[in-house]
Amino acid sequence: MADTAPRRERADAARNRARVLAAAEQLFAAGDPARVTMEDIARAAGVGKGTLYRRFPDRASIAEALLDEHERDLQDRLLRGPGPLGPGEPPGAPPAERLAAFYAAMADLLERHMHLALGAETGARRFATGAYGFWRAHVRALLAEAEVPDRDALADMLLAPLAPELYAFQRRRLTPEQITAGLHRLAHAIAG
Amino acid sequence: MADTAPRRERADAARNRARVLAAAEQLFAAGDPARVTMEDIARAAGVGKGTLYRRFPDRASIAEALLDEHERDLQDRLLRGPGPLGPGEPPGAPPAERLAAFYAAMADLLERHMHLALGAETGARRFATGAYGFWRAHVRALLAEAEVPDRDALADMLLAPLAPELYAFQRRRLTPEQITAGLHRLAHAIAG
DNA sequence: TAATTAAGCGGACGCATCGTCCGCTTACTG
DNA sequence: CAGTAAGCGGACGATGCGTCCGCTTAATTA
Repeated sequence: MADTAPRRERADAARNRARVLAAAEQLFAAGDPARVTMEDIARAAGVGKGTLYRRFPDRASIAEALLDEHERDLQDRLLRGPGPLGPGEPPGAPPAERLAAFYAAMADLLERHMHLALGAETGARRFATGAYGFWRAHVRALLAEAEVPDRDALADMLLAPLAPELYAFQRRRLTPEQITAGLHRLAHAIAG
Repeated sequence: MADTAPRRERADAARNRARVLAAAEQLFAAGDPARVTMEDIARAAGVGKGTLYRRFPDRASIAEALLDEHERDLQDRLLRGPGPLGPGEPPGAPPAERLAAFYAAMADLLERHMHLALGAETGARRFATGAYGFWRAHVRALLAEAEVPDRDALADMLLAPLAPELYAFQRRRLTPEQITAGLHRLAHAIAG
């Protein structure tokens, strides 16, 4: 057995991590997230490129780290929070309601952190994030509860409308309310 | 009025266009389409980079040109072909059936030309293609016929499961039949 | 067939970004 | 306070992009 002694992070390292995340947040919000380069982030953080690469392999993983915080919050509410988003208080909300509530919460997350989502979960990379697996399991469980067949295929299909690129594209012509209305209808159509 | 004399394409130019498309088709099919570079294509086609850029601004537009042929075919069947895919013979298929038939045809297209789709319609670029506008209008019309509200939002959402990246991702675990079954269910859930 | 012309050609070039490498610095430990 | 390894950073080589411009050649005209 290897001893996985976690040997605390050095103070300067922690400080630089914080600087990097703060600088990246700014840059992502300021312009097109796809155009932010690793060098931009390093410079804005007042850190060398080597230091940056030591922690984050690429731009997307930085955006992912920033997004993670907000996603964890939602994940918590899904697992332990009040209904209809979570399972409790009042208990036993029907799966269609819970799916619609999940959709609304995700749309809200996208609306508030679109630039991070566009930086992190673009294209095929989206499916590789840990968060995607979580959302997928959640939706699949709701489909099971609603006794909908073809759950494995449908779970991904129901998450597809939440792709950041699509949300951004739709927001050019539609309001958040219109998008949420569409999602609401979709949830009820599929899960009763 | 400017005289738009179309002045026929020179013979060598036509020959090179054909060479480029043939070479690109090969390269896209051979490996990861995202890793094919413009220089690769130029070399494989036996053509200089300048020549390549004269016609195609980037890799995606080459894949798009190749895909276009197949897409046109499907578009024609949607507009003028027999039912339930097209409007005629037998006429008046219900919108849910027509949507399901459209889904099946698109899934088939993706299955047969996945490498081209991955080369052409990846990420946000997908929404900018002419083909996307066509699919969107078609789905929206079917939703109108089925008298489904929130059509503007739903049209994009119903196309989202056909994103090439998602199809490729799902095909790792699912068969084409399972995917088509999911799409079929989705079509009937939303459009009756 | 020869002369004319402009469309077409191609590869060298300049630029941006990536990701690594390694000698120097500094926070922690005893 | 000395030893040490974790951390730092910017120079560097590699890769791909897209352009530019002098040369070639297909098409046209006489």
